[in-house]
Amino acid sequence: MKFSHRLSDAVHVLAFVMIYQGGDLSSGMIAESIEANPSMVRRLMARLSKAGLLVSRAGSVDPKLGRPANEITLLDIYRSIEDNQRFLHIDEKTNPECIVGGNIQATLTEVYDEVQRAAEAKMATVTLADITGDILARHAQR
Amino acid sequence: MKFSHRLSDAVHVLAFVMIYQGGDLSSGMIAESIEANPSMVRRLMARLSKAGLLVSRAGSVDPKLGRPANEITLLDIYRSIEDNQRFLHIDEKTNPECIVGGNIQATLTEVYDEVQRAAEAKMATVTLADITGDILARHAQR
DNA sequence: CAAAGGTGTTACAATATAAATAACAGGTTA
DNA sequence: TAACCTGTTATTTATATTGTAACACCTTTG
Repeated sequence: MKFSHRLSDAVHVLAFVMIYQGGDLSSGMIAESIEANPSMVRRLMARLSKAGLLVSRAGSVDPKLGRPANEITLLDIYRSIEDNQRFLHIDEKTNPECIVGGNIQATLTEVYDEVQRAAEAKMATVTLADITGDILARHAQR
Repeated sequence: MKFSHRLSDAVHVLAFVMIYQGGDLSSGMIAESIEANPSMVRRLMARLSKAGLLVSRAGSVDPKLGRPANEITLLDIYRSIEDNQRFLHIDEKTNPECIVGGNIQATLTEVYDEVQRAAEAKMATVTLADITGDILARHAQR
C-alpha cells in the first residue's frame, strides 16, 4: 500500500473548520487546502462526525467542532478515522509445530500492545487546540 | 500496501537462532518456522548482519547472535530492518497558500516526532532475551 | 578435487491497502 | 425550482510489501 496520511488530513480538516469558522467550509474548499479531492474530504468528515468530533448536516455547509478544541485529542481523531489502529503487526502465519513459531505471536502481541499504549498515551496529551495554536504561531512568524 | 510484519519475522529469526543454537539453522529451516520462503529469510538475515545483530558467513550454516541477547533491544532490530521507520505520516502535499496547509506539515512533524520517541523509548526497554524468555515460558506451560 | 548444498543478492510477479476519481440520491438554500 | 451541497458507493490508480525465481560464489564433505 501507500502509507496512510489519513490522520494528518483529518487533523487538517478540523483545524481548517476551526480557523476558518465563518468562511467557506465546503468540502471543495477544504479539499483545495489539503490538495485532495472533495469526496475524500467528505468521507473523512463523515467519520469525524460519527465519532462526534464534528457536527454537520447533509446539504448544508456549516460544519462545526463537536466539542471544544482543547477537549479533542490527537488520539480521539486517530481512533475515529483509522481502520487499522496498530503501528506494529505480528506475522499471523507461523508454524505452530515450532517452539518459536507456536509462541511468538502471543509474545509479540503483548510487547506490541505496550508500545502501542506508550504511543497512544503521548497522542492523548496533544489536543486540537495545541495543534491549531502551533499552526497560527508559525503563520504569525512569517 | 500490505502491513509490514518484517519486524516480527526479524525477531523470529533471532529467537530461532538463539533457541535452536547447535541445530539446523539454515535459511530453509528458519523459513519453515516462519512459514515464509528462504529468500526472504536470507534478506532479513543480511540486514541483521549489517547491523551487527547477527554474524554469519556465506556458504556456511552457522549464524550466531552478534552480541548477547540481553544487549539486543527491539528498537535495535526495528532500526536494522525497517525501511520506513515512522509510524505516522504527514501529508506532504498541502496548499502553501493556506494558513493551515502552509504550516500543518511542520506542526505535525513535531507532534509525530514526540509520539515516535515515546514508542521507541518503550521498544528500547524490551530485549531479545525478554522475548525468548517469554516464548520459552509459554512453551513450558503447554 | 569435485559434488552437493548453503549464502548473499538481484529482478520480477503477486498481493494488499491507500488515495484519486466518478457518480448519484437526497437535503438545503436562495 | 435551480443550483449547490453532503453522504455514500463503486471503480481505478498508485505504491509498499511479500512471494518466487534465478544465479554467482563460498563451504563442507566424500
